[in-house]
Amino acid sequence: MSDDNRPDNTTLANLLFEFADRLEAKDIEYKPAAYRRAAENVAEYPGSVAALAADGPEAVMEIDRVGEAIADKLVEYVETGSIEELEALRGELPVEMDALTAVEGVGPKTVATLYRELEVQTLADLERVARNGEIRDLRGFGQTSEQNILENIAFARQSDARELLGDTRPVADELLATMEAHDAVKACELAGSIRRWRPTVGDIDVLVATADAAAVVEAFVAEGDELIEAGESKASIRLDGVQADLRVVTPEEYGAALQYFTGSKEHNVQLRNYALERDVSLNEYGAFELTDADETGQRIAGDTEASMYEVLDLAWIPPELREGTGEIAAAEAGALPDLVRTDDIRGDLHVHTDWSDGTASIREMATAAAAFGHEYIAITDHADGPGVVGEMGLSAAELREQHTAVEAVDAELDIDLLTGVETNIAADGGVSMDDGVLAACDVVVASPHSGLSGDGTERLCTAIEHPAVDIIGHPSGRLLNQRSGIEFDPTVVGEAAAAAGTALEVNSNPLRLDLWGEAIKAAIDAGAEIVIDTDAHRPNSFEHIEYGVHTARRGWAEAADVRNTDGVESLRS
DNA sequence: GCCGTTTTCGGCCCGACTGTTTTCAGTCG
Repeated sequence: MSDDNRPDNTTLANLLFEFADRLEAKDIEYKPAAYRRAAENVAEYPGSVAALAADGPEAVMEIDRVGEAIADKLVEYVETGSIEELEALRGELPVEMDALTAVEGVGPKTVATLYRELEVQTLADLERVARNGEIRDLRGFGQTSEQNILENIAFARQSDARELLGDTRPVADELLATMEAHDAVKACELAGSIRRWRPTVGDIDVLVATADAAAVVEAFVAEGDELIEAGESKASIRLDGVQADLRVVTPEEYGAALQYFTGSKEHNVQLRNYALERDVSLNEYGAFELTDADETGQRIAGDTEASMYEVLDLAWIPPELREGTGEIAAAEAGALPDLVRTDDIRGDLHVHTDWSDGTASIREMATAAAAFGHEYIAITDHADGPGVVGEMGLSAAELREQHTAVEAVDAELDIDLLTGVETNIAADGGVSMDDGVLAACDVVVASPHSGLSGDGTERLCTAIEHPAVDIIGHPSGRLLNQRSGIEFDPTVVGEAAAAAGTALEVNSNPLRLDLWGEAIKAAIDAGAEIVIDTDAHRPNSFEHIEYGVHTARRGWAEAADVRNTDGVESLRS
């Protein structure tokens, strides 16, 4: 059933990105953009693209922006392990394209020139010719470009994956607070993928409205560990190892700029085209009427972000939805979801204590949850069994003992405590704890902890259908930037969950965020309910719920889709 | 190469910044 040799979506997407770079290096127009759009959608596709490829090119063409030519290439790669046309391009320009274009300021065309003129193939080659002063003599280059390349090679070597939202957001919030406190700043917000709550982010985008751009740029640059560039209306710095980009606009342009710089790129392209069909042109400075001659006319919106949508008769679209996956059509139809909010969450159904691998006692966790504002929590320590590290898992006897301890704390505190357990989902979908104990638990979370690769659709469905299981915890088992976890068809899993009345977890741990936007949307569309949990292992983890809630919003979740927006009595019944 | 309320051809987002140039190419977001 599962096939570990099958390429994952990231691998396939990277092939298409490389294709795009190599076509661009040859000065070919339009195709590079087409390949990049396809690559982005392959990377974001919730199921296994390689599994689609096994069914032939027609199945692959289901992916938006993937047509016949690209589908054929993906099938070719899955079947043979290479793509003839890509190999030919690699032969024409035998360079390490990814490594070289990772250098800031070096793109595909520069790579082509450096290979043609100086036979640069690797990062080491690039460093050598830069040090030797060979680049400065090339047409179109100079001493400054050569020096910049040399400096940026160091960052290219250490820059790996995108940053975790959970690591970057605190840095961004602090930077934002500093800018907000500046006298010249009239308005200030984070934009980009941070504002959309993507699980990982490439950089920090800060937008400022001011009448004194020079003062704001100067203040921003002063916050950086290092200056990348600074102009009259924008600047980039490096801060705690992350790039932060500032964009400065006038107060009148602020709404248009906020819309524009929040993205996503795909959302903006779609919105721009939607506007053009209605004779309105959008850019970061405003919305403009188009005249008969297709010339830009009267400015008709842009001071607020909402005005950019209002002018198109659309409701304001929450940033989490702006991924180009149908949100504009939903806004047009007046069918945008009423997204779940953090204060809709009434309790946490996945909490660990020092009975297994948590750091705090039942009482300490319950007290912290009550202080956070929860009405209830479920104590769900690990059951012993395969996939559970060391001796920390609880036996059936220990679980029964814990239930007594939980009930004792429940009787003393105002917050309601539910008994529970987190069991492991074995490779065959079985659950490792005897049914009698599971039946005695208020809440049974079943989660995959091992065998986290290959197609797990059947495995998850088997666990979902177990009569004692209430929640599937972190369903894929992914760890961001570390492992991709098991692959599954979220629609099939969602249908099974709906039929069995088992909820699928959105795990709020910033390292997991599992399920995630696309999979949540597919599961909810299939009729499934979700729960948003923190999987807290320490008292201060409850605040992570915010990451889970915004992730659920990326999956178009409303409060009614989320089981722990209900009170404890409704849950018990 | 992809796509369609211009539907099988013709168009594809666009502006800022940099470094190189005298009017622009490449990169980036």
